[in-house]
Amino acid sequence: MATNLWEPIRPPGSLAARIAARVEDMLTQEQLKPGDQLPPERELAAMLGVSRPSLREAIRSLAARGRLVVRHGQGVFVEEPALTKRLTSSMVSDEHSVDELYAMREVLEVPAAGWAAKNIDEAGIERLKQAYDLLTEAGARNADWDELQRLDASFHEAVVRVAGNRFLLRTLGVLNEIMVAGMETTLRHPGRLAQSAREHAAILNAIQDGDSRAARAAARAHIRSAHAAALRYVES
Amino acid sequence: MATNLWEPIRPPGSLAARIAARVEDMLTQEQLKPGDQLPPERELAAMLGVSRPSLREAIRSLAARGRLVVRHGQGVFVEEPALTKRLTSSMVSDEHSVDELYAMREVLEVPAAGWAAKNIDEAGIERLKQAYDLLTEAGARNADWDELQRLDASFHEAVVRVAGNRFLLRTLGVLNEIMVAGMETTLRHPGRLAQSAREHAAILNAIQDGDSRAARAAARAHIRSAHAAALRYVES
DNA sequence: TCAGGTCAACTGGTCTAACCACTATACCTG
DNA sequence: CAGGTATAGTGGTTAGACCAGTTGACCTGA
Repeated sequence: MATNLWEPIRPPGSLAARIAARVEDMLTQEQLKPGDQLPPERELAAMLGVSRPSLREAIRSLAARGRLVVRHGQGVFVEEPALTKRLTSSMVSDEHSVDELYAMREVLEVPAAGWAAKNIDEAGIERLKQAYDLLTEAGARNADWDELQRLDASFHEAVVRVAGNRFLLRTLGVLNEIMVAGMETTLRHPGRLAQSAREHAAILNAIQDGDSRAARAAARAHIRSAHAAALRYVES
Repeated sequence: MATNLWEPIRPPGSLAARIAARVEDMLTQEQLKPGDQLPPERELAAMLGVSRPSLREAIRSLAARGRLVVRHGQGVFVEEPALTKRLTSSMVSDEHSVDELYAMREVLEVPAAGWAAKNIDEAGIERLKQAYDLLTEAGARNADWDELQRLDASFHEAVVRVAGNRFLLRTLGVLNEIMVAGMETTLRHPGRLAQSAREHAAILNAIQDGDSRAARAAARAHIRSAHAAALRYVES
Protein backbone atom coordinates (compact mmCIF):
# COMPACT_ATOMS: atom_id res chain seq x y z
CA MET A 1 0.00 0.00 0.00
CA ALA A 2 1.43 3.35 -1.01
CA THR A 3 2.17 5.38 2.08
CA ASN A 4 1.44 8.72 0.48
CA LEU A 5 -2.20 7.68 0.29
CA TRP A 6 -2.42 8.57 3.95
CA GLU A 7 -1.74 12.28 3.83
CA PRO A 8 -2.36 14.35 6.93
CA ILE A 9 -5.94 15.34 7.64
CA ARG A 10 -6.69 18.98 6.94
CA PRO A 11 -8.29 21.44 9.36
CA PRO A 12 -12.07 21.88 9.24
CA GLY A 13 -14.62 19.53 10.79
CA SER A 14 -14.50 16.65 13.19
CA LEU A 15 -11.39 14.54 12.91
CA ALA A 16 -13.02 11.16 13.24
CA ALA A 17 -15.66 12.05 10.69
CA ARG A 18 -13.11 13.28 8.20
CA ILE A 19 -10.88 10.27 8.64
CA ALA A 20 -13.86 7.98 8.14
CA ALA A 21 -14.87 9.89 5.02
CA ARG A 22 -11.35 9.64 3.63
CA VAL A 23 -11.18 5.90 4.18
CA GLU A 24 -14.63 5.48 2.71
CA ASP A 25 -13.51 7.35 -0.41
CA MET A 26 -10.54 5.06 -0.73
CA LEU A 27 -12.88 2.10 -0.48
CA THR A 28 -15.19 3.28 -3.23
CA GLN A 29 -12.24 4.25 -5.41
CA GLU A 30 -10.85 0.82 -4.71
CA GLN A 31 -7.52 2.09 -3.49
CA LEU A 32 -8.40 -0.20 -0.61
CA LYS A 33 -9.71 -3.61 -1.54
CA PRO A 34 -11.51 -6.20 0.57
CA GLY A 35 -9.04 -8.17 2.63
CA ASP A 36 -6.44 -5.41 2.65
CA GLN A 37 -4.88 -4.67 5.99
CA LEU A 38 -4.61 -1.09 7.20
CA PRO A 39 -1.37 0.14 8.72
CA PRO A 40 -1.12 -0.29 12.50
CA GLU A 41 -3.08 2.28 14.46
CA ARG A 42 0.02 3.98 15.79
CA GLU A 43 1.58 4.37 12.37
CA LEU A 44 -1.62 5.40 10.67
CA ALA A 45 -2.35 8.00 13.34
CA ALA A 46 1.12 9.44 12.81
CA MET A 47 0.69 9.49 9.02
CA LEU A 48 -2.64 11.24 9.29
CA GLY A 49 -1.31 13.62 11.90
CA VAL A 50 -3.97 12.75 14.46
CA SER A 51 -3.90 11.05 17.83
CA ARG A 52 -4.60 7.39 18.29
CA PRO A 53 -7.90 7.84 20.12
CA SER A 54 -9.22 10.03 17.34
CA LEU A 55 -8.19 7.52 14.73
CA ARG A 56 -9.78 4.75 16.77
CA GLU A 57 -13.08 6.62 16.84
CA ALA A 58 -12.99 6.79 13.06
CA ILE A 59 -12.21 3.11 12.80
CA ARG A 60 -15.07 2.26 15.15
CA SER A 61 -17.55 4.19 13.08
CA LEU A 62 -16.44 2.45 9.90
CA ALA A 63 -16.51 -0.92 11.62
CA ALA A 64 -20.04 -0.19 12.84
CA ARG A 65 -21.12 0.20 9.23
CA GLY A 66 -19.41 -2.98 8.18
CA ARG A 67 -16.67 -1.38 6.09
CA LEU A 68 -13.81 -2.51 8.29
CA VAL A 69 -13.29 -5.37 10.66
CA VAL A 70 -10.97 -5.08 13.65
CA ARG A 71 -9.16 -8.13 14.98
CA HIS A 72 -7.43 -7.82 18.32
CA GLY A 73 -3.78 -8.73 18.05
CA GLN A 74 -3.87 -8.87 14.27
CA GLY A 75 -4.93 -5.60 12.76
CA VAL A 76 -7.66 -3.72 10.95
CA PHE A 77 -8.90 -5.13 7.66
CA VAL A 78 -11.15 -4.00 4.84
CA GLU A 79 -14.36 -5.97 5.04
CA GLU A 80 -15.88 -7.62 2.03
CA PRO A 81 -19.13 -5.91 1.06
CA ALA A 82 -22.03 -7.71 2.68
CA LEU A 83 -23.79 -8.13 -0.64
CA THR A 84 -20.88 -9.92 -2.24
CA LYS A 85 -20.44 -12.08 0.83
CA ARG A 86 -24.03 -13.23 0.78
CA LEU A 87 -24.09 -13.84 -2.92
CA THR A 88 -20.91 -15.86 -2.81
CA SER A 89 -21.85 -18.00 0.13
CA SER A 90 -25.26 -18.78 -1.26
CA MET A 91 -24.13 -19.53 -4.79
CA VAL A 92 -20.89 -21.37 -4.50
CA SER A 93 -22.31 -24.24 -2.50
CA ASP A 94 -24.34 -26.19 -5.04
CA GLU A 95 -23.61 -27.12 -8.54
CA HIS A 96 -25.22 -25.14 -11.26
CA SER A 97 -25.56 -26.26 -14.79
CA VAL A 98 -23.61 -24.65 -17.56
CA ASP A 99 -26.84 -23.65 -19.25
CA GLU A 100 -28.10 -21.83 -16.21
CA LEU A 101 -24.82 -20.04 -15.79
CA TYR A 102 -24.69 -18.76 -19.35
CA ALA A 103 -28.35 -17.87 -19.38
CA MET A 104 -27.68 -15.75 -16.35
CA ARG A 105 -24.62 -14.19 -17.92
CA GLU A 106 -26.62 -13.26 -20.97
CA VAL A 107 -29.32 -11.70 -18.85
CA LEU A 108 -26.76 -9.60 -17.05
CA GLU A 109 -24.10 -8.78 -19.58
CA VAL A 110 -26.29 -7.80 -22.48
CA PRO A 111 -27.91 -4.93 -20.57
CA ALA A 112 -24.50 -4.13 -19.09
CA ALA A 113 -23.08 -3.56 -22.56
CA GLY A 114 -26.10 -1.48 -23.49
CA TRP A 115 -25.80 0.72 -20.43
CA ALA A 116 -22.08 1.06 -20.92
CA ALA A 117 -22.68 2.41 -24.41
CA LYS A 118 -25.10 4.97 -23.04
CA ASN A 119 -22.83 6.05 -20.19
CA ILE A 120 -19.56 6.06 -22.04
CA ASP A 121 -17.16 8.95 -21.47
CA GLU A 122 -13.44 9.62 -21.81
CA ALA A 123 -12.51 7.84 -18.61
CA GLY A 124 -14.66 4.88 -19.53
CA ILE A 125 -13.11 4.55 -22.96
CA GLU A 126 -9.70 4.72 -21.36
CA ARG A 127 -10.59 1.98 -18.88
CA LEU A 128 -12.06 -0.26 -21.55
CA LYS A 129 -9.20 0.21 -23.97
CA GLN A 130 -6.69 -0.54 -21.29
CA ALA A 131 -8.38 -3.79 -20.33
CA TYR A 132 -8.76 -4.69 -23.99
CA ASP A 133 -5.14 -3.91 -24.85
CA LEU A 134 -3.83 -5.95 -21.96
CA LEU A 135 -5.89 -8.90 -23.10
CA THR A 136 -4.92 -8.74 -26.77
CA GLU A 137 -1.29 -8.19 -25.90
CA ALA A 138 -1.34 -11.26 -23.67
CA GLY A 139 -2.98 -13.23 -26.46
CA ALA A 140 -0.37 -12.11 -28.94
CA ARG A 141 2.54 -13.26 -26.82
CA ASN A 142 0.89 -16.61 -25.97
CA ALA A 143 0.57 -15.91 -22.28
CA ASP A 144 -0.48 -18.79 -20.09
CA TRP A 145 -4.15 -19.70 -19.76
CA ASP A 146 -4.50 -18.44 -16.23
CA GLU A 147 -3.41 -14.98 -17.20
CA LEU A 148 -5.59 -14.95 -20.30
CA GLN A 149 -8.58 -15.97 -18.25
CA ARG A 150 -7.87 -13.33 -15.66
CA LEU A 151 -7.55 -10.60 -18.27
CA ASP A 152 -10.67 -11.80 -20.07
CA ALA A 153 -12.61 -11.51 -16.85
CA SER A 154 -11.19 -8.07 -16.22
CA PHE A 155 -12.36 -6.86 -19.63
CA HIS A 156 -15.88 -7.96 -18.83
CA GLU A 157 -15.58 -6.33 -15.44
CA ALA A 158 -14.52 -3.09 -17.09
CA VAL A 159 -17.67 -3.15 -19.23
CA VAL A 160 -19.86 -3.63 -16.19
CA ARG A 161 -18.00 -0.94 -14.34
CA VAL A 162 -18.62 1.52 -17.12
CA ALA A 163 -22.27 0.47 -17.09
CA GLY A 164 -22.40 1.99 -13.63
CA ASN A 165 -24.74 -0.35 -11.78
CA ARG A 166 -23.09 -1.61 -8.64
CA PHE A 167 -25.59 -4.39 -8.07
CA LEU A 168 -24.73 -5.68 -11.48
CA LEU A 169 -21.02 -5.35 -10.82
CA ARG A 170 -21.15 -7.40 -7.67
CA THR A 171 -23.45 -10.04 -9.02
CA LEU A 172 -21.30 -10.57 -12.07
CA GLY A 173 -18.19 -10.61 -9.93
CA VAL A 174 -19.62 -13.55 -8.08
CA LEU A 175 -20.61 -15.32 -11.26
CA ASN A 176 -17.10 -14.87 -12.54
CA GLU A 177 -15.69 -16.40 -9.41
CA ILE A 178 -17.93 -19.38 -9.89
CA MET A 179 -16.89 -19.78 -13.49
CA VAL A 180 -13.25 -19.63 -12.59
CA ALA A 181 -13.64 -21.93 -9.62
CA GLY A 182 -16.09 -24.38 -11.12
CA MET A 183 -14.97 -24.90 -14.67
CA GLU A 184 -11.98 -24.57 -16.88
CA THR A 185 -11.74 -21.70 -19.21
CA THR A 186 -13.23 -22.23 -22.62
CA LEU A 187 -10.41 -20.27 -24.20
CA ARG A 188 -8.34 -23.37 -24.88
CA HIS A 189 -10.44 -24.56 -27.78
CA PRO A 190 -8.69 -24.26 -31.09
CA GLY A 191 -9.66 -20.97 -32.64
CA ARG A 192 -11.69 -19.89 -29.61
CA LEU A 193 -9.10 -17.37 -28.53
CA ALA A 194 -9.09 -15.58 -31.88
CA GLN A 195 -12.86 -15.58 -32.11
CA SER A 196 -13.16 -14.28 -28.58
CA ALA A 197 -10.76 -11.47 -29.46
CA ARG A 198 -12.91 -10.47 -32.45
CA GLU A 199 -16.02 -10.47 -30.30
CA HIS A 200 -14.37 -8.37 -27.65
CA ALA A 201 -13.34 -5.88 -30.29
CA ALA A 202 -16.92 -5.68 -31.51
CA ILE A 203 -18.18 -4.98 -28.01
CA LEU A 204 -15.51 -2.37 -27.40
CA ASN A 205 -16.22 -0.58 -30.66
CA ALA A 206 -19.96 -0.49 -30.14
CA ILE A 207 -19.57 0.93 -26.65
CA GLN A 208 -17.04 3.50 -27.81
CA ASP A 209 -19.48 4.60 -30.50
CA GLY A 210 -22.19 4.94 -27.89
CA ASP A 211 -24.27 2.51 -29.92
CA SER A 212 -26.31 0.79 -27.27
CA ARG A 213 -28.15 -1.50 -29.65
CA ALA A 214 -24.99 -2.75 -31.30
CA ALA A 215 -23.31 -3.21 -27.94
CA ARG A 216 -26.14 -5.41 -26.75
CA ALA A 217 -26.01 -7.48 -29.91
CA ALA A 218 -22.26 -7.89 -29.67
CA ALA A 219 -22.43 -8.92 -26.04
CA ARG A 220 -25.19 -11.41 -26.78
CA ALA A 221 -23.20 -12.92 -29.63
CA HIS A 222 -20.11 -13.18 -27.47
CA ILE A 223 -21.82 -14.95 -24.62
CA ARG A 224 -23.62 -17.34 -26.91
CA SER A 225 -20.45 -18.38 -28.63
CA ALA A 226 -18.73 -18.76 -25.27
CA HIS A 227 -21.67 -20.86 -24.15
CA ALA A 228 -21.34 -23.07 -27.20
CA ALA A 229 -17.62 -23.47 -26.56
CA ALA A 230 -18.30 -24.38 -22.95
CA LEU A 231 -20.78 -27.03 -24.03
CA ARG A 232 -18.27 -28.51 -26.44
CA TYR A 233 -15.79 -28.58 -23.60
CA VAL A 234 -18.20 -30.37 -21.30
CA GLU A 235 -18.93 -32.96 -23.92
CA SER A 236 -15.32 -33.70 -24.66
CA MET B 1 -33.28 9.63 33.38
CA ALA B 2 -32.79 7.08 36.14
CA THR B 3 -29.14 6.95 37.07
CA ASN B 4 -29.15 3.28 37.99
CA LEU B 5 -29.78 2.48 34.35
CA TRP B 6 -26.13 3.04 33.75
CA GLU B 7 -24.57 0.31 35.80
CA PRO B 8 -20.88 -0.44 35.40
CA ILE B 9 -19.89 -2.53 32.43
CA ARG B 10 -18.87 -6.05 33.34
CA PRO B 11 -15.72 -7.88 32.21
CA PRO B 12 -15.82 -9.94 28.99
CA GLY B 13 -15.50 -8.52 25.49
CA SER B 14 -14.54 -5.20 23.99
CA LEU B 15 -15.66 -2.23 26.04
CA ALA B 16 -16.90 -0.09 23.20
CA ALA B 17 -18.84 -3.00 21.73
CA ARG B 18 -20.49 -3.80 25.03
CA ILE B 19 -21.39 -0.22 25.76
CA ALA B 20 -22.91 0.12 22.30
CA ALA B 21 -24.86 -3.09 22.81
CA ARG B 22 -26.17 -1.89 26.16
CA VAL B 23 -27.33 1.44 24.74
CA GLU B 24 -28.90 -0.32 21.80
CA ASP B 25 -30.84 -2.55 24.18
CA MET B 26 -32.09 0.48 26.04
CA LEU B 27 -33.21 1.96 22.76
CA THR B 28 -35.19 -1.09 21.73
CA GLN B 29 -36.65 -1.41 25.20
CA GLU B 30 -37.53 2.26 25.00
CA GLN B 31 -35.78 3.12 28.22
CA LEU B 32 -34.23 5.72 25.97
CA LYS B 33 -36.63 7.58 23.75
CA PRO B 34 -35.95 9.69 20.68
CA GLY B 35 -34.87 13.18 21.64
CA ASP B 36 -33.54 12.11 25.04
CA GLN B 37 -30.19 13.49 25.96
CA LEU B 38 -27.54 11.17 27.32
CA PRO B 39 -25.56 12.17 30.40
CA PRO B 40 -22.35 14.10 29.67
CA GLU B 41 -19.52 11.91 28.48
CA ARG B 42 -17.50 12.43 31.64
CA GLU B 43 -20.37 11.46 33.92
CA LEU B 44 -21.52 8.56 31.79
CA ALA B 45 -18.00 7.19 31.58
CA ALA B 46 -17.74 7.33 35.35
CA MET B 47 -21.12 5.64 35.80
CA LEU B 48 -20.18 2.85 33.42
CA GLY B 49 -16.75 2.54 34.97
CA VAL B 50 -14.92 3.09 31.71
CA SER B 51 -12.65 5.80 30.40
CA ARG B 52 -13.89 8.64 28.27
CA PRO B 53 -12.07 7.55 25.08
CA SER B 54 -13.65 4.09 25.31
CA LEU B 55 -17.07 5.55 25.83
CA ARG B 56 -16.51 7.87 22.89
CA GLU B 57 -15.68 4.93 20.64
CA ALA B 58 -18.99 3.37 21.60
CA ILE B 59 -20.84 6.61 20.92
CA ARG B 60 -19.17 6.92 17.52
CA SER B 61 -20.22 3.45 16.50
CA LEU B 62 -23.82 4.14 17.50
CA ALA B 63 -23.76 7.49 15.75
CA ALA B 64 -22.43 5.81 12.62
CA ARG B 65 -25.51 3.62 12.58
CA GLY B 66 -27.84 6.52 13.10
CA ARG B 67 -28.94 5.65 16.64
CA LEU B 68 -27.40 8.68 18.28
CA VAL B 69 -26.54 12.14 17.13
CA VAL B 70 -23.66 14.08 18.66
CA ARG B 71 -23.80 17.86 18.81
CA HIS B 72 -20.60 19.65 19.73
CA GLY B 73 -21.13 21.93 22.70
CA GLN B 74 -24.58 20.54 23.43
CA GLY B 75 -24.54 16.82 24.07
CA VAL B 76 -25.42 13.40 22.75
CA PHE B 77 -29.03 12.74 21.81
CA VAL B 78 -31.13 9.76 20.82
CA GLU B 79 -31.97 10.06 17.14
CA GLU B 80 -35.52 10.18 15.84
CA PRO B 81 -36.49 6.81 14.37
CA ALA B 82 -38.10 8.37 11.32
CA LEU B 83 -34.89 10.16 10.64
CA THR B 84 -32.97 7.01 11.33
CA LYS B 85 -34.94 5.23 8.68
CA ARG B 86 -34.38 8.03 6.25
CA LEU B 87 -30.71 7.86 6.97
CA THR B 88 -30.43 4.15 6.40
CA SER B 89 -32.48 4.43 3.25
CA SER B 90 -30.31 7.28 2.07
CA MET B 91 -27.32 5.14 2.88
CA VAL B 92 -28.77 2.43 0.73
CA SER B 93 -29.68 4.87 -1.97
CA ASP B 94 -26.25 6.36 -1.70
CA GLU B 95 -24.46 3.09 -2.05
CA HIS B 96 -26.93 1.61 -4.46
CA SER B 97 -29.32 4.15 -5.87
CA VAL B 98 -32.97 3.34 -6.26
CA ASP B 99 -32.55 3.60 -10.00
CA GLU B 100 -29.79 1.06 -10.02
CA LEU B 101 -31.80 -1.31 -7.87
CA TYR B 102 -34.84 -1.24 -10.10
CA ALA B 103 -32.78 -1.38 -13.26
CA MET B 104 -31.27 -4.54 -11.90
CA ARG B 105 -34.64 -5.93 -10.93
CA GLU B 106 -35.93 -5.32 -14.42
CA VAL B 107 -32.93 -7.02 -15.94
CA LEU B 108 -33.50 -10.06 -13.77
CA GLU B 109 -37.24 -10.36 -13.39
CA VAL B 110 -38.28 -9.80 -16.99
CA PRO B 111 -36.33 -12.80 -18.26
CA ALA B 112 -37.47 -14.71 -15.18
CA ALA B 113 -41.10 -14.22 -16.15
CA GLY B 114 -40.32 -15.21 -19.72
CA TRP B 115 -38.56 -18.39 -18.69
CA ALA B 116 -41.31 -19.22 -16.25
CA ALA B 117 -43.84 -19.06 -19.06
CA LYS B 118 -41.75 -21.42 -21.14
CA ASN B 119 -41.15 -23.87 -18.30
CA ILE B 120 -44.60 -23.81 -16.80
CA ASP B 121 -46.17 -27.11 -15.75
CA GLU B 122 -48.87 -28.30 -13.37
CA ALA B 123 -46.68 -28.04 -10.31
CA GLY B 124 -45.54 -24.58 -11.32
CA ILE B 125 -49.06 -23.33 -11.83
CA GLU B 126 -49.98 -24.70 -8.43
CA ARG B 127 -47.07 -22.96 -6.78
CA LEU B 128 -47.77 -19.64 -8.47
CA LYS B 129 -51.48 -19.72 -7.75
CA GLN B 130 -50.84 -20.49 -4.13
CA ALA B 131 -48.47 -17.57 -3.70
CA TYR B 132 -50.88 -15.32 -5.59
CA ASP B 133 -53.91 -16.38 -3.57
CA LEU B 134 -52.13 -15.84 -0.27
CA LEU B 135 -51.19 -12.35 -1.35
CA THR B 136 -54.62 -11.32 -2.61
CA GLU B 137 -56.31 -12.83 0.43
CA ALA B 138 -54.01 -10.83 2.71
CA GLY B 139 -54.76 -7.70 0.71
CA ALA B 140 -58.49 -8.32 0.97
CA ARG B 141 -58.45 -8.61 4.74
CA ASN B 142 -56.18 -5.57 5.17
CA ALA B 143 -53.26 -7.48 6.63
CA ASP B 144 -50.44 -5.43 8.05
CA TRP B 145 -47.75 -4.04 5.79
CA ASP B 146 -45.06 -6.42 6.92
CA GLU B 147 -47.09 -9.43 5.95
CA LEU B 148 -48.10 -7.92 2.63
CA GLN B 149 -44.53 -7.16 1.83
CA ARG B 150 -43.45 -10.67 2.74
CA LEU B 151 -46.14 -12.24 0.59
CA ASP B 152 -45.38 -9.91 -2.29
CA ALA B 153 -41.75 -11.00 -2.17
CA SER B 154 -42.77 -14.64 -2.03
CA PHE B 155 -44.89 -14.28 -5.17
CA HIS B 156 -41.89 -12.92 -7.03
CA GLU B 157 -39.80 -15.70 -5.63
CA ALA B 158 -42.32 -18.24 -6.90
CA VAL B 159 -41.99 -16.80 -10.40
CA VAL B 160 -38.23 -17.05 -10.30
CA ARG B 161 -38.44 -20.55 -8.87
CA VAL B 162 -40.62 -21.64 -11.75
CA ALA B 163 -38.15 -20.03 -14.13
CA GLY B 164 -35.70 -22.65 -12.96
CA ASN B 165 -32.42 -20.78 -12.85
CA ARG B 166 -30.81 -21.09 -9.47
CA PHE B 167 -28.37 -18.26 -10.04
CA LEU B 168 -31.27 -16.01 -10.71
CA LEU B 169 -33.14 -17.22 -7.66
CA ARG B 170 -30.27 -16.53 -5.33
CA THR B 171 -29.39 -13.17 -6.79
CA LEU B 172 -32.93 -11.93 -6.57
CA GLY B 173 -33.22 -13.22 -3.04
CA VAL B 174 -30.38 -11.00 -1.98
CA LEU B 175 -31.78 -8.00 -3.83
CA ASN B 176 -35.08 -8.52 -2.08
CA GLU B 177 -33.39 -8.52 1.29
CA ILE B 178 -31.80 -5.21 0.47
CA MET B 179 -35.07 -3.71 -0.61
CA VAL B 180 -36.83 -4.85 2.52
CA ALA B 181 -34.00 -3.81 4.81
CA GLY B 182 -33.11 -0.58 3.14
CA MET B 183 -36.33 1.13 2.37
CA GLU B 184 -39.97 1.12 3.21
CA THR B 185 -42.25 -0.87 1.07
CA THR B 186 -43.81 1.06 -1.72
CA LEU B 187 -47.10 -0.71 -1.14
CA ARG B 188 -48.37 1.97 1.22
CA HIS B 189 -49.01 4.51 -1.48
CA PRO B 190 -52.70 5.12 -2.00
CA GLY B 191 -53.86 2.83 -4.76
CA ARG B 192 -50.51 1.15 -5.11
CA LEU B 193 -51.76 -2.04 -3.50
CA ALA B 194 -54.66 -2.43 -5.91
CA GLN B 195 -52.51 -1.62 -8.91
CA SER B 196 -49.86 -4.06 -7.76
CA ALA B 197 -52.54 -6.74 -7.45
CA ARG B 198 -53.69 -6.16 -11.03
CA GLU B 199 -50.12 -6.37 -12.27
CA HIS B 200 -49.50 -9.58 -10.40
CA ALA B 201 -52.62 -11.06 -11.95
CA ALA B 202 -51.38 -10.13 -15.41
CA ILE B 203 -48.04 -11.82 -14.77
CA LEU B 204 -49.72 -14.91 -13.39
CA ASN B 205 -52.09 -15.23 -16.34
CA ALA B 206 -49.38 -14.80 -18.93
CA ILE B 207 -47.23 -17.45 -17.31
CA GLN B 208 -50.16 -19.84 -16.99
CA ASP B 209 -50.88 -19.41 -20.68
CA GLY B 210 -47.28 -20.18 -21.50
CA ASP B 211 -47.09 -16.81 -23.25
CA SER B 212 -43.49 -15.85 -22.72
CA ARG B 213 -43.75 -12.56 -24.54
CA ALA B 214 -46.75 -11.39 -22.53
CA ALA B 215 -45.15 -12.53 -19.30
CA ARG B 216 -42.08 -10.43 -20.00
CA ALA B 217 -44.19 -7.42 -20.82
CA ALA B 218 -46.26 -7.80 -17.68
CA ALA B 219 -43.18 -8.19 -15.50
CA ARG B 220 -41.60 -5.13 -17.06
CA ALA B 221 -44.72 -3.07 -16.49
CA HIS B 222 -44.93 -4.21 -12.89
CA ILE B 223 -41.37 -3.32 -12.04
CA ARG B 224 -41.58 0.05 -13.75
CA SER B 225 -44.65 1.06 -11.82
CA ALA B 226 -43.02 -0.15 -8.59
CA HIS B 227 -39.98 1.88 -9.49
CA ALA B 228 -42.11 4.97 -10.01
CA ALA B 229 -43.79 4.42 -6.65
CA ALA B 230 -40.40 4.04 -4.97
CA LEU B 231 -39.22 7.31 -6.48
CA ARG B 232 -42.31 9.08 -5.21
CA TYR B 233 -41.51 7.71 -1.79
CA VAL B 234 -37.94 8.96 -1.88
CA GLU B 235 -39.10 12.42 -2.89
CA SER B 236 -41.63 12.68 -0.09
C1' DT C 1 15.42 -35.01 13.66
C1' DC C 2 11.46 -33.39 15.51
C1' DA C 3 7.77 -32.33 19.06
C1' DG C 4 6.95 -29.32 22.45
C1' DG C 5 7.07 -25.26 25.03
C1' DT C 6 8.73 -20.53 25.69
C1' DC C 7 9.42 -16.01 24.65
C1' DA C 8 9.61 -11.78 22.06
C1' DA C 9 7.59 -8.67 18.83
C1' DC C 10 3.68 -6.84 16.86
C1' DT C 11 -1.12 -5.93 16.94
C1' DG C 12 -5.31 -3.71 19.04
C1' DG C 13 -7.53 -2.31 23.92
C1' DT C 14 -7.68 0.82 27.76
C1' DC C 15 -6.56 4.38 30.93
C1' DT C 16 -5.31 9.04 32.94
C1' DA C 17 -5.33 13.90 33.00
C1' DA C 18 -5.00 17.79 30.78
C1' DC C 19 -6.28 21.29 27.42
C1' DC C 20 -9.04 23.08 23.12
C1' DA C 21 -13.44 24.51 20.84
C1' DC C 22 -18.26 25.11 20.42
C1' DT C 23 -22.96 26.50 22.50
C1' DA C 24 -26.12 28.50 25.37
C1' DT C 25 -27.20 31.55 28.83
C1' DA C 26 -26.88 34.68 32.54
C1' DC C 27 -25.36 39.01 33.33
C1' DC C 28 -23.50 43.19 32.85
C1' DT C 29 -23.21 47.78 30.22
C1' DG C 30 -24.66 51.51 27.56
C1' DC D 1 -34.20 47.49 26.61
C1' DA D 2 -30.49 46.18 23.10
C1' DG D 3 -26.13 44.70 22.78
C1' DG D 4 -21.99 42.60 23.99
C1' DT D 5 -19.41 39.78 27.23
C1' DA D 6 -18.20 36.47 30.65
C1' DT D 7 -18.92 31.88 32.13
C1' DA D 8 -20.24 27.26 32.70
C1' DG D 9 -21.23 23.11 30.48
C1' DT D 10 -20.80 20.27 26.55
C1' DG D 11 -18.11 17.48 23.14
C1' DG D 12 -13.16 17.31 20.62
C1' DT D 13 -8.33 16.21 20.96
C1' DT D 14 -3.97 15.00 22.74
C1' DA D 15 0.04 12.48 25.03
C1' DG D 16 2.21 8.61 26.90
C1' DA D 17 1.89 4.72 29.39
C1' DC D 18 0.44 0.07 30.19
C1' DC D 19 -2.72 -4.24 29.31
C1' DA D 20 -4.07 -8.14 26.29
C1' DG D 21 -4.50 -11.18 22.30
C1' DT D 22 -1.75 -13.39 18.14
C1' DT D 23 1.84 -15.04 15.77
C1' DG D 24 6.07 -17.06 14.71
C1' DA D 25 10.91 -17.66 15.74
C1' DC D 26 13.71 -20.20 18.63
C1' DC D 27 15.32 -23.01 22.14
C1' DT D 28 15.00 -27.42 24.63
C1' DG D 29 14.71 -32.14 25.36
C1' DA D 30 13.46 -36.63 23.83
